[in-house]
Amino acid sequence: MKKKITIRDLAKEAGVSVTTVSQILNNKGDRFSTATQERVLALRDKYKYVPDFNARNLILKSAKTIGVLVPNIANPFFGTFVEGVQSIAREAEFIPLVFSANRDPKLEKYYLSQMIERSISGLVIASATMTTETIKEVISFNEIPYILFDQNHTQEGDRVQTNDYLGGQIAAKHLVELGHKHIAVLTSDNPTENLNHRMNGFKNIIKENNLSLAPINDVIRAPLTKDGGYKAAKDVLATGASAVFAANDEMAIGLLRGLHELDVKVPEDISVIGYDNIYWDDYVYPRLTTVQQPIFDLGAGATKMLIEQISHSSAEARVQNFPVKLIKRDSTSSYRPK
Amino acid sequence: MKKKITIRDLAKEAGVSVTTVSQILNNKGDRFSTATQERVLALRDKYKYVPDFNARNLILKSAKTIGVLVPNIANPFFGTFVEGVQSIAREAEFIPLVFSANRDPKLEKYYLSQMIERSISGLVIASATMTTETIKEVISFNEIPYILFDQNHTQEGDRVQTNDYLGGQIAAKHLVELGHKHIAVLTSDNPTENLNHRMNGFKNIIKENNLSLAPINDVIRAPLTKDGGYKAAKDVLATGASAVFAANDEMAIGLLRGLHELDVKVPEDISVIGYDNIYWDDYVYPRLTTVQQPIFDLGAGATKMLIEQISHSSAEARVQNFPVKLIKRDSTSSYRPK
DNA sequence: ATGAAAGCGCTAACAT
DNA sequence: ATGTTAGCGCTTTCAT
Repeated sequence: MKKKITIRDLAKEAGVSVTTVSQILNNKGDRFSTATQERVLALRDKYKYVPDFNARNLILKSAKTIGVLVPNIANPFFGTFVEGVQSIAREAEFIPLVFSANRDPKLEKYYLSQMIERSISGLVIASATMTTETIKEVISFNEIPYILFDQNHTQEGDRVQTNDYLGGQIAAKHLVELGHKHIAVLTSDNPTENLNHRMNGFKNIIKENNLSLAPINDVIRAPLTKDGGYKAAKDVLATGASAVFAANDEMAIGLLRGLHELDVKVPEDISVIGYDNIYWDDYVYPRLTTVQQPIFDLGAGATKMLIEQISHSSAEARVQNFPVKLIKRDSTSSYRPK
Repeated sequence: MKKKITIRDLAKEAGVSVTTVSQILNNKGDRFSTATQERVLALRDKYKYVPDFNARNLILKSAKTIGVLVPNIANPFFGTFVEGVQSIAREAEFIPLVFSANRDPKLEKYYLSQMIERSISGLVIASATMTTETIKEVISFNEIPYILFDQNHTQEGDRVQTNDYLGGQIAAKHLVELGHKHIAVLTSDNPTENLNHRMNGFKNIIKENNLSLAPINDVIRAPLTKDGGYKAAKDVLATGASAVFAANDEMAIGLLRGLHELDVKVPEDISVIGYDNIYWDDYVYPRLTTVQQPIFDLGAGATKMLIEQISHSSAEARVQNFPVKLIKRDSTSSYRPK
């Protein structure tokens, strides 16, 4: 690396003190003559001078960096979430440090410590495996502001969230309105709280309508992935249901593939509804009906809250709710008796 | 933020000098008595002391950070690439700073300057819009090591790459072997060099076999996105070709949707082959035949090279090649005359 | 209108 | 075996 040009170099060449240069470059140079100001600015451009980040932050004690912890960055749900984060971070001139921990608690802790070492200003946590203990132990201990998403709602702290209970209800209502009487559910084998809410909302509508949903036979559990959904197709079919609610779109899309291979037609033989509204839903066959979560907005909203908290550090915990809504596509249709 | 505990606090409580603490904590403390070492280490644990990143790097002049510039992090191709980067970075205890610039040159420049300000140790650039000038002007000027991927091959510098020409040939051979005589091409309306290579390899085989591919009628150009492919379906169909090679999987998947809506059956009416092998290929209908690029490995390989370059700064430019190969799925089949 | 000097928290060369 | 001292590059208080 070439010898970096420092503020002292500029000062010397401009024939002024470092104070002068520093003040002018930080827009605090009103008190200096226009001539001096221009001279310094010109020199900055000439040498493309950029203040040393480490030196600067050592004094300012802020790295203008926010950490973002997601389970899997290759998953478009979180990819979009991160784009939301980035958009707001950029406006506020914060830099996001994004980590994908693959639901591995060890990795999560490692990245967490790395972030703390780098004196991040705050943290957006979109990871279900992050336990309350870890947060208490590592994050609260260091008094780092954080915002949660996709978490177990029992936890404390500021958060962005959607109404999962309502989302589940929306999905159920849609299927009920289509005339389905026997409905199956495909959910995680290791559900987080919000997933449980989602399912409870769903079941609530089912029960209200006196429809069939035997917890043992009609609730299939599998990993929350495309492959999980794919492999669960047989079990879903075995329930004999005419419609199925998958806990997220990834699973639903896997399920679509699995059903297809079993020569089951969607939605003719069975209706499928997912959850999330990832942008792939329009490109699978049939196009997936789903309940939309405003993913980008969630990332943006979380970041906005975080940055506010970093600046003002308001005391009371805040919760921001985002709407969910039905996106009707082609994977659901009216019940037709066989 | 609570008062941060510094090395001086530790030194005072341990009754030693800061040097002692510093040396011991940096594994350079052999010369101190075991008793002292243990006392210091214990204190570090007791207070969960972490050296201040900024102060440390101000001296060491290395932030152990690598910048990663991708066009779109919500795109699974780059998501997987980034995971490859992360896996290697972690081993070497580097932290990746990932930026998604959405092919916006202004954004790219902004992020670039941010990274330089933060004294990143090196850069992985997987962005086609990054021009040679920008690299020269900003990156080389600051003498930051970098590795390119998905770039215009005409540029200099270390790089990871796949043989796009060969990849194009593989795609063409596959279609030719299936008996297709009239083949169309769906490529970018703003192609990068590697895309041109890909297409040239493809055309080379077409020509060798004396098949039809009229540059004007049979080469459709559209944005390199799902929507681009989707909207190009009509044009592709108009060529009358019995098979089509899409420049990447995103486009191919969009095309699949577009063709479906035009009631065209794939592969019965027209065969479709894509390029990349993103993990969604298995979940669209029909499953997409494609040419695989080892995406994760490319990210990992680029990072490995970069870290080597950061450590040893070897002089000569290196190029590392990764293999491509055909992944046969369901979207291509033998030619059947209408 | 400008500058001298102190110091952020840390590392390392150079004593002792 | 341990400590003294001099910075790293920057911002800021307080003089002048």
